[in-house]
Amino acid sequence: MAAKKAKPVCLDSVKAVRDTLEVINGKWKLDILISLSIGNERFTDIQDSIPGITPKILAKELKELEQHQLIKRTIIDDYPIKIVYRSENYAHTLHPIIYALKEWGLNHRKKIFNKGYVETDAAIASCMSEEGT
Amino acid sequence: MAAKKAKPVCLDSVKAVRDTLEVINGKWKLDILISLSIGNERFTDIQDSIPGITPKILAKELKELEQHQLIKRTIIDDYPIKIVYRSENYAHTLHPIIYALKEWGLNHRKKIFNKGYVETDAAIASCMSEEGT
DNA sequence: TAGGGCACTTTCCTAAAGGAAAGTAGTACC
DNA sequence: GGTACTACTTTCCTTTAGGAAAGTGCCCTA
Repeated sequence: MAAKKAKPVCLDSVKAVRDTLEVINGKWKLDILISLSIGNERFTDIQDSIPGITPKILAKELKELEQHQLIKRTIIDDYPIKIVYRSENYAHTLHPIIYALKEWGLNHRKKIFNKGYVETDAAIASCMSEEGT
Repeated sequence: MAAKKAKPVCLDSVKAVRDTLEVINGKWKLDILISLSIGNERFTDIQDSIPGITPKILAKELKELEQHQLIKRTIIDDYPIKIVYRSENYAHTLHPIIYALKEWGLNHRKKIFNKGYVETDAAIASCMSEEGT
């Protein structure tokens, strides 16, 4: 039997899916978003809140998140000068996706390893709520 | 202000999200799933249906998809011997996620480039339906 | 016995992601 | 003048993903 080619519309879908994945991929994007959501605003605070991240990577990821309009970089010009990063409302549109990815991941881990991996019902939803800790 | 650390539960969420991303990442996973869903079953058919994929990559991706129980490899032992790949029902649990990723990606593209990127309303849903084309 | 199809594997290579460590420019404080 | 803090950047290195091309083992048909 000859191979069936996918409809072009499907390939467009693949492209759109990949666009999204590109936005949330990168080993630290989620950690950064969480760090912002629990109240960290400044470069060094964000860095200190994420064990293992280097300034180079943090700078790069922040730039990408800003380009995607998920966060905003603001220069506060009193003394001493400060730079703050804050997540935009637009970032909230990612939450259902992140939640779904999390749920699927938890379930998948159970399926594959067939062992419990229980979590109190505090989810990304809570991690992402306006006031953390 | 000192950096706020994320709650451990949030880090577990990040892990779960990454688990899921790992499953659907890989440049060709989605294409392969689509190829299977439109009726391709055999190695060379799948390969021919996805322009640009090499046998090495295809073999690797198929192995990973099988490990994640999204597809099944079956040896059909009459003559000539055949090997068929079929997606498992479990793969369907990914559809809502893929759909959400696609929708977000389409919208994001509009937001970033501010230009229309219209698609007839046939989505992954239709790409993934049991009988393609 | 030669050639061809199938389902891969092997070898070699390139590009991109990611990381460690050090450096830098501006300001402030002592 | 020296030290420290902030927000990065730069250099160099390692790891990983992915790809091109060729090869392999098996069976089948002519």
